[in-house]
Amino acid sequence: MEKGEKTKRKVMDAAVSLFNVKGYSGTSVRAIANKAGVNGALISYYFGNKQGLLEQLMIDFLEGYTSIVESNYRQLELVSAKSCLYTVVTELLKYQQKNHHLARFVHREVTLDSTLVRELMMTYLMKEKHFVKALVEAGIKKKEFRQLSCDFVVIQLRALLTMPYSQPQYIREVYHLQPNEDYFVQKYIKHIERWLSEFLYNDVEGSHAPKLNKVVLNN
Amino acid sequence: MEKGEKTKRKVMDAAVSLFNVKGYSGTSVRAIANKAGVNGALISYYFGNKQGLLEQLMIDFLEGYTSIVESNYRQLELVSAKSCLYTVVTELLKYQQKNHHLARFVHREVTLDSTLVRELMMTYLMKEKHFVKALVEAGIKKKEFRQLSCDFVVIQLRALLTMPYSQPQYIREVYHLQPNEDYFVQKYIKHIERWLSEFLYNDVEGSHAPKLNKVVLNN
Amino acid sequence: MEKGEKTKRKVMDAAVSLFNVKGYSGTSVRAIANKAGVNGALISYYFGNKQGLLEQLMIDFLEGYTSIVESNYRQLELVSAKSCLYTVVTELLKYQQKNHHLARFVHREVTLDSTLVRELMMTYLMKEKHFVKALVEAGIKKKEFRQLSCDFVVIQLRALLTMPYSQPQYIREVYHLQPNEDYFVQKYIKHIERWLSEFLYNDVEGSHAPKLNKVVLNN
Amino acid sequence: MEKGEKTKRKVMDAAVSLFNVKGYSGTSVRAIANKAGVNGALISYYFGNKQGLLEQLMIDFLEGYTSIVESNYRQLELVSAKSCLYTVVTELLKYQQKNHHLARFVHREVTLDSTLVRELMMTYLMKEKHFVKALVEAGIKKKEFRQLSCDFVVIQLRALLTMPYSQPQYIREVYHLQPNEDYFVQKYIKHIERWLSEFLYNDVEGSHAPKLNKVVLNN
DNA sequence: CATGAATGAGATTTCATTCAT
DNA sequence: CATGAATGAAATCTCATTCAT
Repeated sequence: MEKGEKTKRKVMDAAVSLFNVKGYSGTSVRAIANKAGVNGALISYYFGNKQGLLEQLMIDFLEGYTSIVESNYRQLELVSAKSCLYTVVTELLKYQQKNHHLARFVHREVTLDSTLVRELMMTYLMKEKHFVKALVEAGIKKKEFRQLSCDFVVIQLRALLTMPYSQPQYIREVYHLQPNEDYFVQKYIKHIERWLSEFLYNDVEGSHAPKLNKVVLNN
Repeated sequence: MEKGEKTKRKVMDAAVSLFNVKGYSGTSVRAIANKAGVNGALISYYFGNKQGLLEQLMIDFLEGYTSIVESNYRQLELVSAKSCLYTVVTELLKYQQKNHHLARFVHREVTLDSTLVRELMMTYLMKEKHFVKALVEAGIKKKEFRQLSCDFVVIQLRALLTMPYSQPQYIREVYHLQPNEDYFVQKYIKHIERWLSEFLYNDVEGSHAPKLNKVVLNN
Repeated sequence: MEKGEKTKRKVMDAAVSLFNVKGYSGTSVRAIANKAGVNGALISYYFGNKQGLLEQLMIDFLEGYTSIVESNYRQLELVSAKSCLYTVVTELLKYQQKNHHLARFVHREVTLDSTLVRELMMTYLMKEKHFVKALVEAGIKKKEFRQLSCDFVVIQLRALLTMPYSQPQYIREVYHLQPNEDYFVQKYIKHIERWLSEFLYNDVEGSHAPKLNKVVLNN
Repeated sequence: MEKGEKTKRKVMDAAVSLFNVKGYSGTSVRAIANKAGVNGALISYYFGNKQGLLEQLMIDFLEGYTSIVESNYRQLELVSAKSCLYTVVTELLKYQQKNHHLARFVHREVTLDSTLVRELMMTYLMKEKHFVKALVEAGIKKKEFRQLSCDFVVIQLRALLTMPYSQPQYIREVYHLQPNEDYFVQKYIKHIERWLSEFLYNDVEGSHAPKLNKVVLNN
């Protein structure tokens, strides 16, 4: 890695960590520079200005997030909708786990009042929603999924997938686990899988009758 | 209302609206004063300082939110767990709908780096979690609810209840509805009810809520 | 005492105590009002403004201080210069002891940049100096005092008389005594008296030879 | 001198001059910046904040003042106590003359209500007192000084040495001289020397300083 | 590339004072 | 007499950014 790239990386890491704790407006450029151990003027030099740094971070995160959804959706011709949805869920959680500071920050700062940031978010959110919805619709069409309200499923998915990273302290409160521990993610995936299989997935014969598995998954 | 109280009210309303759009750090005291149409010095006069104003707003919101959960839990001896849970869901959504700006702001700013705010949040979140969990456990004990992972149900509930107000733009994107419209809230409640009845409720007898027709509820 | 006078008194006491610790500029009108337990608006009402309060306090103190010097000087026809000087020293120290907060504050704030305060100080200082000098000169003329530099004696007297109240912490450091304790004042007067008798007072025969008393005064 | 150092110097000079006239609280940072001809933000940049500037000034002055006393005391093995005391007196007066604004300000602001400033003063005052006292005690032990109350001599010395710079207007009033004129300092030193030789010094042999003629020194 | 100095705007807060009640 | 509300000015400090080196 070149010297310049290394400095950029240091700045971005410091920024994520600080934005996460203090928010964008609450973090000063000098604080970032101090934490990164670089001269403050370099931030303007590399990212234009403070907002440029913000956008860079957001784009990085959202690009990765959305592309998980999109690339998996593209596999739909080859694999079942169930399997596809399962992969999406797993990969999105793991992606957020790996970038949990960034994830928390992006999910939160979403509402920021900056034309550029808003447009950025809009674009990626639309894309993400589009593919998730298409995936669910495909599952319904293929009769792999029950004929539920597609919109509500999409929302419930989104709520569950972002929750641990936008409200980490609630997870800690309930589970006494950090949302970025492997153990938590594995357990959480299992729970979501059970919820999907009971609420969304169609049974072999497609009956609507309650599908109580013998094995009780209770912690 | 006395003159002082009126001024306080004006300031708080202006603050909610601005905090919501720009975030706490992104909002200047002067901007609040301007929007409220009062002299800037009065904010220090009434709330001590900017953070005092923030705390006042948070306490107001969290107090109301938590007390809904708590007071309904106290009714558990008189009504069924299902009916109790249903009321909690409904009232929490309506409460947030009425205070949607404040709700959005509080759910987001949760992560703020201020000892006092963090302690405040902790206290209320703990309380809220405690009662919701107790409610779910009671339902399981009474065999009204299936024997699921209590923790996961609590989290899924929280995720669904806060989602429309913490990520309103996602709701708009998916439903093309504002999360503070009556129509949205009614529909959303129905969806949650269906999810509960299929995922959580035991099937001995029907839910107390308006029976779900066989006809699929799909939008 | 009427209610108004009582309030005025409370304000002045609070002001002295605060001015003493924080200085004039460092003390806010509201702080005085709080300490006095009265409404802030009353200070403007009674003293016109903050500076009016300051002047009132200074005049009170300086009037008392100067009048001690003046009234004793007037007795010079009746008593010896030695006895007169002794009374002045004693009374000035006791006066400052009684008003030690005020004394400390006035001696310090002397240098304040306010035309009115400066004029005030000038007037009283001139008067005080005038009478002390006249007293010393009279003693020299009467041959009660040695023919020393009158100016230097005046200055040395002033330095000794104001020292304990303008630099109280130095006194504490050296004597481990508070300058407002009776014990300190008595001891201090004795020391000054000894210094005067050895340095200033003329011996019976007027010799310049060292006047070592047998009794050593060494603490 | 580097650019940064030059700016610092300008700020400190302006601050001394203003603090001296208006006091610390009475002087605004903006006023200092204006007088120094630099941007106001640079004061925070170089000194952290207003109080940091104050502390810097105080430390500078007190360090110099105390070190005069200490370094002379260290010479006591080589020279007589009389000669040592004489040098201390002379150097302290000249040091204050050179920094008369700063001296006046420090002697006055001593009573400031700031933990840091108070601690600072305490430390230096203790040190200064310690060495002066030790010096006087040494003189007594060596029989160079009469067996007087050591404490009182220390206080009288301090009073005389600080007087011209803590109450300059009194000096002006009495002598019609500025305490920072060479002429004043020379005369003042002679007077102090006379007082010492008559009050403190033992009469075995003459003082080391220019012998006092029989002719009276009376102005 | 990197740095320390500098800048001007603006943020929060405090203040003395006034006014209506 | 006394009070709480209100005001406008000013004070301190922070900030993002620029610039010369």
